[in-house]
Parts: sequence; C-alpha cells; structure tokens
Amino acid sequence: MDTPRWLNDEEIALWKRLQAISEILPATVDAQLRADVELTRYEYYVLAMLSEAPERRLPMSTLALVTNGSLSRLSHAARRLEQEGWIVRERVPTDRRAMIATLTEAGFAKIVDAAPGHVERVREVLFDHLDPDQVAALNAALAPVLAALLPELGDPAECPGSC
Amino acid sequence: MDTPRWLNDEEIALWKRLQAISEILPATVDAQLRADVELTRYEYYVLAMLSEAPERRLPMSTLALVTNGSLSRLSHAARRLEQEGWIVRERVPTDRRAMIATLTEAGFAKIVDAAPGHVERVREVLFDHLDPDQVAALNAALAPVLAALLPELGDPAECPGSC
DNA sequence: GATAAATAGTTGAACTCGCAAGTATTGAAG
DNA sequence: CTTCAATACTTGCGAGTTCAACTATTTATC
Repeated sequence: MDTPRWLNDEEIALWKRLQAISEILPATVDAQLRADVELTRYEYYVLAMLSEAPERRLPMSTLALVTNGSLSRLSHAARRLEQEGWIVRERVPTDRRAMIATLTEAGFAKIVDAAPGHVERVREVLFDHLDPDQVAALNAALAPVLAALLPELGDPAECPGSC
Repeated sequence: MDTPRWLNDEEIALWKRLQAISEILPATVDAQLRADVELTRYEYYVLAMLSEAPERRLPMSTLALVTNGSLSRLSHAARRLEQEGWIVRERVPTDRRAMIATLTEAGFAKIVDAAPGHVERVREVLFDHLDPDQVAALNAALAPVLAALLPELGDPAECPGSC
C-alpha cells in the first residue's frame, strides 16, 4: 500500500463539519418526529415521497432510491407503515416481482398532520439561523458534493416517476 | 396551532441535500470501516479523538462531547473498545464518579493501521470530486450551520483538553 | 425451449443506539 | 451534619438498520 494521501487542514475541517452535521441534524429531527407523531425520520420521508408522487404510489425500488435507503431498510419500514395502515403494498400485474406502495387516505392524513411540526423543527434547528444569502451559498456549495455521492442523480429534488 | 411557516423552494432544495448527505456519507464510511478494520464509524472517531488528545486520554464526558455522541452511546462503544483491548477505563482519584478513557498501545496501533484506508475512502467519496475552491466555499457555507447546531462550540475542529 | 443470470423484494439474526432507570459520588442547603 | 439535588457514568430493553440468505419472477444465452 502506498503512502496515504492525508487530508490537509481545510479538508479536515470540512470533514469534521460534515460529520457533525450528519450526526446532529438527523438525530434532532428524529427526536421530534418520534415524540410528536410516532414516526421515524425515514418513515416520515417515505410517506412524504409517496404523497408527492403521481397517484401517491411508487414501486418499492423507486421508493428506496428517492429515500436514499436500501431496499431492505425500506422493506422493514414498509411493513411497519402497512401495519399502521398508512400504506398498502400490491403486486404489479405486468411484472409480478415488483411491488407498488400506495399511500392510503389515512396515510395522507397522517403526513398532513405530521408536516407542520416537522417543518417547524427544521426551521428552529436550521433556517431560523440562516439568511437567504447563506441558504443560497449552501445550496451552491453542496451541489458538487451530491453530484459526487449520487453519480446518476444530478439533483435530489428532481425525481419524476421515471427514475 | 398557527399556520405553519412552510419552506420555500431554495430551503426545500437545501433540506433535501442535507438529508441526502447525512444519509449517504456516514453509511459509505461505515461500510468501509466495518469491512476493512471491524470498527464502527463512531468507534473509529472515539479512537481518533483519543489519539489526538494529550497523553491519549480523556474523561468520558469530554469524549462524548468531542465525538458528538450521548454518554450512553459512548459507554456502549467504550465497553466494546475495552473488550477488544483498544482502550482502558480508570476511575479518577480526585473525582471518583468520573472515568478516564486511555488509548492503549494496541489501540494506537489499531487506529494507525485503520487511518489510511479510512482517509482513502473519504477521498474517493468526497475530496477527489472537489477542488480547493469548492472545499473553501463549503467550509465557509457550513460554518453558520454548525454555529446553529452547536450553540456553545464555535468550531468543531477546536477542542483542546479544556472542553 | 432449457439453463443461467439478473432483478425485485422479503426475512431473520446480529448489532448499534436511544431511553429510562439505576448506582455511586460530589456539591449545596438548611 | 444531614438531606436533597446534581454530576458522572452504566446497564437492560426495545427499536431500527444492515448483512446475508432466500424466494419468486423475468430476461438473456446457448
């Protein structure tokens, strides 16, 4: 093994910042969702993605992609969400390996109910401390990072039914 | 409850990017460490912080702070690390509630062995795709976010024995 | 058209982590 | 000097995630 390409000071600082953010941000949001609406952050995200999808339904594979989760993680989460009655899973007739997850009416009501508290916490922990210029700067600075992490998806916000 | 203060498009984009990064970055690093050196990312971070501390030792409380983890999480991790022989925990004579964690020689050798592969993966997933200007821009843009998340600590990179 | 390989998804076991509760010690108040 | 609260951890349990293994179906290959 060759001599390692160590990080310089700027890189170390950035890496530590990213680690801290990745640790604290999700934990904060999780705590609010669990306490207030008994949902995991991941479960919330699954419901949110379904609620924005056409017909409020997506194949499991696609759902795993847009939620940045493994298929296994999604499958476990889907079982819980189905037990609670927030979604249903059905086989696709044209490809009988595939499953389509559909948000139920109750599930839609659930996320409509959960969203305000969630957004409020996100504001408290993040946006209340940032002015619009800082938000724009962050968006610009983070774009190349995501391009590196998700080689295929240029923008995580874009993901119509086709992906 | 008043009408929620919804996020605008820029804020939504930023929030999704931060979520994606917080999901993917730690998972990628975790996978490398588990596969190559049988360490959790958190365990690695604990060893790393100890290796940089004066005398390679820190009280558990301080260690929990600098690793951005709860005391419970650290306690669980410390038990595993102690069982493997990478650290030892000893009571402090002056305050017999406190425990000091010390990196053993084997533990120091362990992180010296683990570091190159870890850094290499960090490079692959992040810094190989960013030029120095982008790194600087990210550092600048992320600073206010961390200031919001960690009201007390201005800079996560700074944390001498005093904190 | 049979066989192999790839795709879609599920499941069980192992492991980590958060929470609540518990122990031990120190500091503060009366 | 006793009591009560705060500090510094530890531990058991439960919940979520990952990994490997498995089933089922579809596509590709010979």
